[in-house]
Amino acid sequence: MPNNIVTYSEVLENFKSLLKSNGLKYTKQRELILEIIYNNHGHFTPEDIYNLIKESYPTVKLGIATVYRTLTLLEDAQMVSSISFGTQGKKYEFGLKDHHDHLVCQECGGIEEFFDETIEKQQEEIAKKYNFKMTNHIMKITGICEACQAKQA
Amino acid sequence: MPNNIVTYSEVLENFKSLLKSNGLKYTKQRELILEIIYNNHGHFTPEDIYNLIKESYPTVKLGIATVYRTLTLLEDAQMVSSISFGTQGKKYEFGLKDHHDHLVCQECGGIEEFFDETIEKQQEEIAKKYNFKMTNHIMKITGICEACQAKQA
DNA sequence: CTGACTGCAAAATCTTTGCAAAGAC
DNA sequence: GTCTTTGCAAAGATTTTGCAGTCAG
Repeated sequence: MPNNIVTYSEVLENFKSLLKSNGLKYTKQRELILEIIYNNHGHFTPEDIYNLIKESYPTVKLGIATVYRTLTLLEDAQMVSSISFGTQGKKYEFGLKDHHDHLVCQECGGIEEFFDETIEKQQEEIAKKYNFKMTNHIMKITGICEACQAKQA
Repeated sequence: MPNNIVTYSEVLENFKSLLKSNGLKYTKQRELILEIIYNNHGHFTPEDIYNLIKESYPTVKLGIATVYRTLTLLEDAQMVSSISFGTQGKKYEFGLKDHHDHLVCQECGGIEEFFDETIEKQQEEIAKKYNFKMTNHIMKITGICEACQAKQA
């Protein structure tokens, strides 16, 4: 079964076990952050997530620091992954999807995902060639997406 | 002639023309920043560059802001290029080298460069497939370098 | 209860900006 | 001289941390 059709309840159980096995606590804030990321498959800044939760659950108390702390936690557990935009911060996305890379539009900021077997294999070859123990790899193609090209024309 | 054996005087002339044609001025600070990057083929943070200049030319007045401003200028002119480390800032390197990607060691922070024809071609294929007008692409393999693996053993 | 978690505000990083003085042409 | 550039310090933007109160188990 591909990872990307894991249901939210499975994800949540997974998260709860993770917390328990590390002596951490299950809180409303942590759950909401995970839920927002799961239910809005997309790419969000910590602030986006903070605002979405404030909007959707106005009664819940939440500080931006908690969002950052939880995202770090979730990233360590590989339940979310991030893509960096230099000075402009990071965007997070649900992490239990199949591995993929990104096409980022410099005009609209939109992100498309892709997976390419050739590139994946070649990365392993390169790591091997340099005796590098690869733990992660990112590939980001920057450019102008189809829609923005049309706008410019 | 490959780009990577361009001499410093060629680079400097190139830079001077660039400045002139944009109504900008040739200053000692700008020259030193370019020179440091050219003569120390490596990857530097703005602060590294600032400190290197302060050390090598203690009498020259220089502010960190000028380093940032000049790096932006040089990057726009594609005379330097940068590699981002998220919250930990960026590192800059001389930009008139042949295109290459990076292997970054998470232990020592060291950077090795590589070039892979297969990956380059494949990136173009992907851009084409998604009707994406590619302007840039980065690929960064993170892991543990040979030396650091040895240290751990 | 106990220790982890939270929000808040302050601090830390990295980078940019406003401005008066200095410098290039 | 004119207009750009500079250094400085202050401001920005993003992220992290210290801490006292709160909450999960």
